[in-house]
Amino acid sequence: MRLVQNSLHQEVASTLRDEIFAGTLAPGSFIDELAQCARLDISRTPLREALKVLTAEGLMRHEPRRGCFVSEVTEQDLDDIFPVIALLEGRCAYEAARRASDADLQALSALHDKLQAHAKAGRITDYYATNFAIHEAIILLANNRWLSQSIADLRKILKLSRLQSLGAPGRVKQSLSEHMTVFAALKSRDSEGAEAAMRTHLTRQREALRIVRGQQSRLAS
Amino acid sequence: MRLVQNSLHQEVASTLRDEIFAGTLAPGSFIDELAQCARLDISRTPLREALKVLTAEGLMRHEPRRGCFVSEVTEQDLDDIFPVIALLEGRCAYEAARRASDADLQALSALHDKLQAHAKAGRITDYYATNFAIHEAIILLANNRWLSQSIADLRKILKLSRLQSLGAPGRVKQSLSEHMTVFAALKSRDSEGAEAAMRTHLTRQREALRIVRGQQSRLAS
DNA sequence: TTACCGGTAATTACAAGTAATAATCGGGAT
DNA sequence: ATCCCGATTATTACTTGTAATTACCGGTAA
Repeated sequence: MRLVQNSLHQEVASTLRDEIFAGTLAPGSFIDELAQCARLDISRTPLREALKVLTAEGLMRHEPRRGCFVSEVTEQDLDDIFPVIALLEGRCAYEAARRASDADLQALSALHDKLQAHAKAGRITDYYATNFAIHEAIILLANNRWLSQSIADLRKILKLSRLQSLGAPGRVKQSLSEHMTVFAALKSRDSEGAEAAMRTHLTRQREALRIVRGQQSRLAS
Repeated sequence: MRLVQNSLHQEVASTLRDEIFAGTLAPGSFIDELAQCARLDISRTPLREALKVLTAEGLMRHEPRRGCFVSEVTEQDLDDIFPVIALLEGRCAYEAARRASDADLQALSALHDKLQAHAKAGRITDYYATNFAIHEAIILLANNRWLSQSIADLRKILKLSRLQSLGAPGRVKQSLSEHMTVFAALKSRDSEGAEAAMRTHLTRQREALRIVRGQQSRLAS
C-alpha cells in the first residue's frame, strides 16, 4: 500500500533531482537502471518514467539504447543562461516595484536585514539561503506564472553546476550592496531602476563566478 | 524489429504533440491510455512515458490516479506569456543586430520580400509560415541555446491555444510594417532599436489576438 | 603488435499481467 | 424524492517477463 499521494515516479524524480543538485549523481555519470531500482527499492517502470521527466527538464540526456546520463553544464551554458536570467529577473523586479504592497516591502525589509547580518558575520551558507529567499520573493511579487516558470527552468540548470560565486574575494559585500540597491529602488517604486539594478546584480554574479572557476581550474591543473 | 532510430516513446510524444497542436486532441480532453494504445498500436509503457514527457513540457496536466488531460490556456496565460516572449525575442533581435553577417542579412531580406508578397496577395497561411521563419531566423542569429530554449518552451504553450491573431482587421498590414521596422534596425546594426521594435511587434500581436478572441466569444454567446 | 571479426554478456526497450484506487450506479433509508 | 452508502466496474499504477540492441572481450589474421 502506498501512503503518499504523489505517484511513485514523481517521488523518484524528486529524489534523483535532489541528488543531482547535491552532486551525489555527478554530471556526466551514467544511470544504471537496475542499480538505481535496487537502491531505491522500486521497479523499472517508475524509474524510467522519472528519467523521462528529468530528461525533459534538461537535467539528464538520453541516448537511445545506451541509457541516461546526468547533464553537464559548460562555461558556454553559463554565459548563455546568466544574461537570460538577468533579463527575466530584471522584469520581475520591474513588476515587483509596481505591485508590491507595503506589507510586501516590510517582509522584504526583514529579509534584507537578515541578509546584512549574515554578510557581516560571514555566515556564507545563511547568506546564500536568504539571498535565495529574496530572489524568490521578488519573483513571486511579479505575479506572472510563466515568467516564474521560465526562471525556474533555467535556475535548475544553474543549480546543476553547483556554483559558488560567493567564494570570490569581496563578493559577499558586493552582492549585499547590489541587493540593497535593488531594494531601495523597489521601496521608492522605481521600476526601471529596480530592473536595471537586478540585471546588474546577476551580471556581476556571473563575473564573480568566472573568477572563482578560474581559480579552481588553475588549482586543478 | 524497429526501423526508426528514436525510441518509441519519443515517436509517440511527437505524434501526440502534433495532434495537440492540430486540435485533434482538444484542450481539457482526457487521455484514455488503453484507447490511445489501441489507436497507436503500442503497449502502455511507451505511451505512459510519452505522457510524462508532454506533462513536463506543460502540454498536459497529470492528476494522480485520475489520468492525463490536455492543458488549457487561459487569457491570463496569454497575458503572462506574451510579455515574456517579447522580452526574450527582443533580446534575440538585440543580439542579432550585432552578430548578423551580410549573408545573414541577405537571407533575411529574401524572407521579408516573401513576407511582403504574401501580405499583398492576402495569402494568410503563407504569411504565417514566413513570419514564423523570420522569427526562427532571428532567434537563431542570437546564438544562445538557452534563450532559444526558453522561447521554444513558451511558444509550445502558445501553439496549444491555436491563436489566429492575423484574423483581426488590418493586422496583416500592421504586422508587416512592424517586421519591416525590426529588419531596418537589424540592417543598420541598431541593436537597441531592433530590440524595441521586436517588443512592440509582439505586444501588438497580443492586442490583435485579444480583439479576435473578443469577436469570437461574442459570436459564441 | 594492431586491427578486425565474432560471440557472449549486460542493459535498455517494450509488452503484458496484477494490484490498487477512484468513479459510477443502484439500493436503501430518511 | 433525495441523499448517502456500498458494491461493481473501469482505469491508472506498478511489477515482472521477454526481446532486441549495444558494448565488451577474446581470438585470429595481417
